Amino acid sequence: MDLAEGKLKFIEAWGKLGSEWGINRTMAQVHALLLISPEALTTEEIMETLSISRGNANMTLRDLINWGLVEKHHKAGERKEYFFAEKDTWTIARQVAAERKKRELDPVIKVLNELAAIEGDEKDPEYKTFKTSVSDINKLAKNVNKTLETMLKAEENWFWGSIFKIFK
Amino acid sequence: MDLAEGKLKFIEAWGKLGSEWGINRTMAQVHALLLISPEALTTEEIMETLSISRGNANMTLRDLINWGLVEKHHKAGERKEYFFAEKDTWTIARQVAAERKKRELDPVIKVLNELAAIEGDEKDPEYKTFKTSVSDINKLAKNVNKTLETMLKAEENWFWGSIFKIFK
DNA sequence: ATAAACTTTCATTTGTTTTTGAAAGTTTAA
DNA sequence: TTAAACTTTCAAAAACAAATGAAAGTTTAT
Repeated sequence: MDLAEGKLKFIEAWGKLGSEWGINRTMAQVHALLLISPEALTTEEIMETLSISRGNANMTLRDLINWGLVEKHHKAGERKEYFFAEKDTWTIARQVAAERKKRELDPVIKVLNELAAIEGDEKDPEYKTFKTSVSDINKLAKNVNKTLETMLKAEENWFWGSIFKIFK
Repeated sequence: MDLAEGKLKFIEAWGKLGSEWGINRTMAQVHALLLISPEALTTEEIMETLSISRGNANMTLRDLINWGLVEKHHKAGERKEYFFAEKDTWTIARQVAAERKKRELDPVIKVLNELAAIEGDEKDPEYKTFKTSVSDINKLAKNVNKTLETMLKAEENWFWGSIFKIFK
């Protein structure tokens, strides 16, 4: 396999993984393309390489910027905007974790807290099962939350280092 | 909020979370319903409660069984099949992690290894950037993999226990 | 062997998400 | 101020994923 094939395969694999984890396939592909590009790329180049429309490219790039994974660069004496991806893996993982925590975990924890507060007849099996499930999941969610917060705070952390044997 | 409202809200929240993480919404909802049911339920009851068709219920239940999250129960002297969910949160997390690792992480690691083996000109920035990104992600993937394997092996592990403060 | 009770399948339909591309908007240079 | 260069928007179309339900299949009791 040569470099050109490898690039395509990488973009494809990253896109597939993204879509399995609830991230738009195109967004993951654009991200992959920028990850393996030494230089910042223009919208045109991205459209061309991935065969996507201008509108799609524009919206996807905006999303990636909102996720903190991509930034706009300007080149002196040029009108065009160039896009460039953060390439440090630890930073990418942190950004994604932070974004999903905010969008998904936080709202779920809110609901779980409300549900955990529901009162009822301790002798009713319906109530007891509900209560137990909700409170167990609530505990898990809170622990995941705490772990994520630690991870997000860590600039580069001994704790995660010891778990993941981080490289960088 | 009373118990009946709470149940609906739980099912809804679980379904939404599932769909954000690439798990079919209905599948997550059926799982939620079974989680808060003290008794095993029939297909009929599940169809009725969630307003879904027989075919959908059947396929969803089969998927849940394949994921190891639900099991069929039989009641003496009855023809009908009853469905019952594993309720231990740690076990659920383990099953889901195992399944997704197998379906998603393992194939990605395979591709990354192939890509990491590509050779090229070290002076070509295209090649160098590709190489570095692939190898960094490969390292991360391998570490995630190792961590998951540890987690899956642990019947009940002091290390993860201390991280998640697991109950069980 | 048969028919009732129950389960599974799968071609269609329905619903959701993503993409397109033309039009509108903005910025810059002259 | 104007027009060219470039970016953004968004309604409509296409692509994709999930759900339906009638028909086919299976099991059990007699």
